[in-house]
Amino acid sequence: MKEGPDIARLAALIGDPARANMLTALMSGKALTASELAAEAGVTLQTASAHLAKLDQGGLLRQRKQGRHKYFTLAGSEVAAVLEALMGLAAGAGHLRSRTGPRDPELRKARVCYNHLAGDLGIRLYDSLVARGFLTLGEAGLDLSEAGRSFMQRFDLDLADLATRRSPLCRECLDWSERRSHLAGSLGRALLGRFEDLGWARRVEGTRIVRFSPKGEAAFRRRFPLSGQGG
Amino acid sequence: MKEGPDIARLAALIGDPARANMLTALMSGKALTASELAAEAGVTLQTASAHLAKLDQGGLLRQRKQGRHKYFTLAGSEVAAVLEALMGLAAGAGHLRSRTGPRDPELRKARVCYNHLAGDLGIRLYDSLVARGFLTLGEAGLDLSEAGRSFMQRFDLDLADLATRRSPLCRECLDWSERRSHLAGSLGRALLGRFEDLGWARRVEGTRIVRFSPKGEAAFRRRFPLSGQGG
DNA sequence: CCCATAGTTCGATGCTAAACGAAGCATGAA
DNA sequence: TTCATGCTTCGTTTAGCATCGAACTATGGG
Repeated sequence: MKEGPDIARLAALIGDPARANMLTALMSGKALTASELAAEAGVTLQTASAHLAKLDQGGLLRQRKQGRHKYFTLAGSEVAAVLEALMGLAAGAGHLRSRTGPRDPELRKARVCYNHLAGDLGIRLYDSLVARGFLTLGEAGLDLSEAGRSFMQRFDLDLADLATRRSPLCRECLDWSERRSHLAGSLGRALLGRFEDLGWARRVEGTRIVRFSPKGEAAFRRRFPLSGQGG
Repeated sequence: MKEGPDIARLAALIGDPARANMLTALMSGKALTASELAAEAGVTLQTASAHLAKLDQGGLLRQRKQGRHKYFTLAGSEVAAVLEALMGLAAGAGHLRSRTGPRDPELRKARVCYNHLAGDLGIRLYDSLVARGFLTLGEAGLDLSEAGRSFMQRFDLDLADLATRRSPLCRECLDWSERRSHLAGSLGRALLGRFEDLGWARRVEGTRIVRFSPKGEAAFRRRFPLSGQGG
């Protein structure tokens, strides 16, 4: 009866606490099983199964069967974008559900957003690439320049392989704690993977935190300097 | 019990069809009365009143009393950002609630997003300003350059006045039909107002459409050219 | 084959919230 | 004051849906 996309359906889907917890857990970018998601949400497996079916039917999740496990991931970066926007609004409105715990600074510093690096260091990565002309914000959105391509190849990323993915190579993503852009897309994902391969950083089990080793962080800051200061 | 902002609360607030309709109506940027919003949502005034109280308490709306009317607007651009993200997801997932009517192309060409110009022409505006170096995407987010300031002053915008607003001068906003950035913030709002003052465009009552006159559109395209082509 | 684990389906229960009629305030006009 | 309009509050009805126990299916291992 009204024009426009059906917002209410999707929002109601996210609006249940159990489902919201599941989606938040999936923001880590990892594929989780139904049991793990049930635990995250604090409900029994039967209840979780019903919720997951709804989320799947609503197009928010993608599922993949492997043996007797069923792995779920977010359906795409657009879903992650909605969740980030909601988190930003909730954080801004002061609706934090719990006191900011001791591990909050870690979250603020470096965390995984869907599948790429966010937080202070994620912003630094983005800013550095933009400042040096490796990323350009042209008419067609964010793009990797010629100089950026050779930089990434020197960093041992296989751009040809990334180009075959369905998701765009570069995408901006707005950070909820900092309200700043950082790099998403398959390039953002690949960079995070490379940081892990290099031993610079690793994800902390069960959280969205990305913990850099002291040496890793130093190397990161050297490799991705900001124009003005040393960091 | 879980870390992170309370997404579910906000999503549930948006997840009711009546409330979603109200919020969608408010995306026009206009202030609407409780009665108007009741009509938009297709519910009685009592029901609407209850919904509006919840939305207000949830921090999604701002209200202002004037005589015996009560005017509602969205609480801020962050709320609009969430709604746009949801619309983008819904549109992408094919969950359009009605067939794309004849006035859809008009929406796609130029529409109001919260309070600024979106659609093809909104993207053109943004791209043109960026290409000419008037807007720069620096470390601190989107910014108006020196050249941009003098351009805006020649366009009869009072930047000193805009600087006094609480909302940031420039902000990126992602478009749901085009998936491209366009200009939000108080500058985006002021520009749209200027287009209307100049008689280039006017909003179509009761919709989000911004209709440019032929002469107005020509002037707009002349004033905001794209680098390569004439457009 | 038997058992354990992972997930689904079904049915019953109970809670929440949306909806509206009716009455109550408040504001403005005559 | 009296009336009309705009909105709120109250109380009731109704409907949807989240939750879980219990039973069922499927996969893998010994």
